[in-house]
Amino acid sequence: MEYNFKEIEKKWQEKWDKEGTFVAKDDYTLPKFYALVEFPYPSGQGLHVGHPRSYTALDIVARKKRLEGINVLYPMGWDAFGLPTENFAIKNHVHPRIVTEKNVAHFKEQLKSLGFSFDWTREVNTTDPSYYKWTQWIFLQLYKKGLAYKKEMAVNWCPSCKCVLANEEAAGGVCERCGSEVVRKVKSQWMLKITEYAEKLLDGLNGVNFIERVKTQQRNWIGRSTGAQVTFKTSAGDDLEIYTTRPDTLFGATYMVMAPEHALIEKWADRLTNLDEVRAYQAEAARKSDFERTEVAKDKTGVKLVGVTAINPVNGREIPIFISDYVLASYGTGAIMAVPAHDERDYAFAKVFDLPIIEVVKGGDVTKEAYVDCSEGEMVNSDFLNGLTVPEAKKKIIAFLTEKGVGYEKVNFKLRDWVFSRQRYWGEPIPIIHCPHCGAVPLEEKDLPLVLPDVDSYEPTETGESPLAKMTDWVNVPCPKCGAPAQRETDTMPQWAGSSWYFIRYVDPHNDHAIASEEAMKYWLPVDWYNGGMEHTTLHLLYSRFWHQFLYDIGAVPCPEPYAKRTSHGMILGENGEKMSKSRGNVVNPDDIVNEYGADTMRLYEMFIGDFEKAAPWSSSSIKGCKRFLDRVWALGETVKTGEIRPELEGAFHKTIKKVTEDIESLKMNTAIAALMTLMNNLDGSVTTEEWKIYLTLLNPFAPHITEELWVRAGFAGELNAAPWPVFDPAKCKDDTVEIAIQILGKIRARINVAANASKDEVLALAKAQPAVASQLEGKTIVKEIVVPGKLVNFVVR
RNA sequence: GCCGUUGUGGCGGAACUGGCAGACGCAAGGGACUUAAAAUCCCUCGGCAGCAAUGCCGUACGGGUUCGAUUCCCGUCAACGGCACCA
Repeated sequence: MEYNFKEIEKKWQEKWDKEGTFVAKDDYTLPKFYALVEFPYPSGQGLHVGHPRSYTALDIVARKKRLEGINVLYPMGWDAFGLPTENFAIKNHVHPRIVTEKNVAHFKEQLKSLGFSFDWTREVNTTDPSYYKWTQWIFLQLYKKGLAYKKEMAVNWCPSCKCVLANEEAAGGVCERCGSEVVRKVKSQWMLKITEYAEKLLDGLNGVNFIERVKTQQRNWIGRSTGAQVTFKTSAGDDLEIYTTRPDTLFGATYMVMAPEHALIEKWADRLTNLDEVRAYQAEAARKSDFERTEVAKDKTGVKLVGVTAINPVNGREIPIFISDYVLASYGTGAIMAVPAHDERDYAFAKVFDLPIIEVVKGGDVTKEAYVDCSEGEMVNSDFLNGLTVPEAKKKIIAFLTEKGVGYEKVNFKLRDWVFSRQRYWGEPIPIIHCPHCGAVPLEEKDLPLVLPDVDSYEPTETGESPLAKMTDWVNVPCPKCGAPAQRETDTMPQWAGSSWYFIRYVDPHNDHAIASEEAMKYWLPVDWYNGGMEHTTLHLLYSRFWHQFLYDIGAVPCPEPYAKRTSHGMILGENGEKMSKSRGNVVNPDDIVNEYGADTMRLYEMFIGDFEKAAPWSSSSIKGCKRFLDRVWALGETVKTGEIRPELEGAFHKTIKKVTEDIESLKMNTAIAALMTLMNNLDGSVTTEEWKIYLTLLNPFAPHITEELWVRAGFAGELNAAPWPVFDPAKCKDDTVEIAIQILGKIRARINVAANASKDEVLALAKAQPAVASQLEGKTIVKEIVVPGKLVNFVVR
């Protein structure tokens, strides 16, 4: 029987809104639960069907926890600074603020139409000056601790966005946002010293409950390695510092390689007899994009530095120095010792330049290829290391280097500092004034927020300057320190700034004096459960952990890690199994679904679609099954008769309570829904009042509107959102009789029903008495009898 | 190349800690109701053989451990995701 979902859903949504049903309580004596989903970027396209997958899942958790009597905070807000809005504004000559307001209103309406139990009184918006006041405040704290600094350096530049990108945003050599190939550009940039927190970010992962693939991905991104820093003397007099993870192979070093940008090259210019060649190679390397430079497949290139050589500190041997772009300026010391026998890249380079290859670990055939895996080999050609294993050799050589003062053990990270400035308008202004006398002068905290001024044109400039640079009235200010004419920083912060701490603001969103009050933070933080996309693992998730650890170190927040638990949802794909996109023409609009089937069906379907962590294709026919199910629930509402749980259904109800209760906690919404469907199929078309109460409560987190309505229609007291979550009795989850499978040599030959408490002997006797079993056993010897209580019997015969 | 994840009917997916593979839903086929269609309800639904009872095969592929393997181990293949000259 079809029900009028449009009317019912609207009615309850308005009621929840008016009554503030889901407003988190400020009573800090109650047990609490902080559920969080990533706040959306309010794009012009509106909500994607992917958003509700995450939001519904934690909405179910939040609703269930409330029914269990827990004080739940489930907030929502807007990550509203960003390029698409700015680009839209440029194209249509509207202020980005207006665009944002419009988009936010649309998103909010869409979210409300899905019946999420967000606490809208705590809504935050990163573009709100009262919010970004505190984003700027955090920046100032970072600056004061020396963790924000400005530096001239080669950065990733997106020619299409006309903007620099963080390392994390330029993975794979392409712009994370628009897909354009990233080029190198030397610019003066604000940087955040996330590298200072590399070790802490790594350690912190051990204490939190994140799904394993998130942890591994973050660990790989941080990329910790242990090795040694070694000093090589050179014929030019300067020391050449290198970093290696294989100090044990030092005797096999037959040449050195420096990055083309290495500072020593300039110093040695006078000595180099092939300076022109060196310069040409440097120019070539500088011209190349990161993407070109890091193409693994390409042949090794380089230039020998003629006029300078290095001395291997362990054997005094004189070896040549090369420059090559396979050595990165930004990792380690920007120079390496090359051990062609035991490193594939060095091997390839040595082959091109015909350099000697000395085997120092036995086990491979270095005439054919580099022998990299040295887990078993024994040291050779290495003087005092000969005969040792690789780990032993490592220890010994480090001790030797340390003693001689030419090296020491060293840890290195792949993680780079975070490029924090953007040459765009629609972002938080960086609260710094550049004074010709005093240098960079931070704004005083009392002068925050530094409000983004209105400009006439948001167009990015070809020179790579922010549009704010043209605002001379705003830019030209007296230095706060000396009063001399000075200029404001005109770059803005990246989109990731506002989202790096938003979860803190939710606990006390209207606070004028601090990011949030200490009491509120002590009560609500850390976030108990945070669900979001895998694509944010090495961006937002890492950045926000960094900020939070920093805030903890300066005493601004009470806990070291922001999130106690992190899960991640799979993508919802188009019907054809491909990623949803306009160009593929396979986009499903949530509004259409809500219109046609209602929010409850939409929610139910998105949870039923499959394993929450895996990608799943949308199916417009499968969703009908969920609608059909709710229609049947509605029809069942017509049959309610006063009464207790019928005795024959007691087991089924208690099992379902157990299943649904446990499945929600482990995000197995699909099997929880299946259990509710099964229970319905077992009901035989009618329910009693006690059964109905349980059924509606269990279904409520999934389909909140229809269940609230049926609750009222059944004449039950109050509203369902205030009812208690049902509790199961483990004793009643067990059946009196169980079916036991009887196997002979692992093949099923019969099934019997026995009392659940039947003894082993009883079961065996019954089993042997089965005709199908008896005939199979005839003339054979039973070697072994295996009885798994309540499950099966297996006879091993000969 | 390295790291990670995954591989089960026509489809989405179930299966606790090694114990009855395919729950639940979709699609499909058949039937009931209807003048008819939609909706709804009932039945069938992994493959092969058989009238049937039933038998054999079957969880990417090849091995192994085990009384017993979708589950554990070794190897191969494929797909997806991340990183990618990090010394």
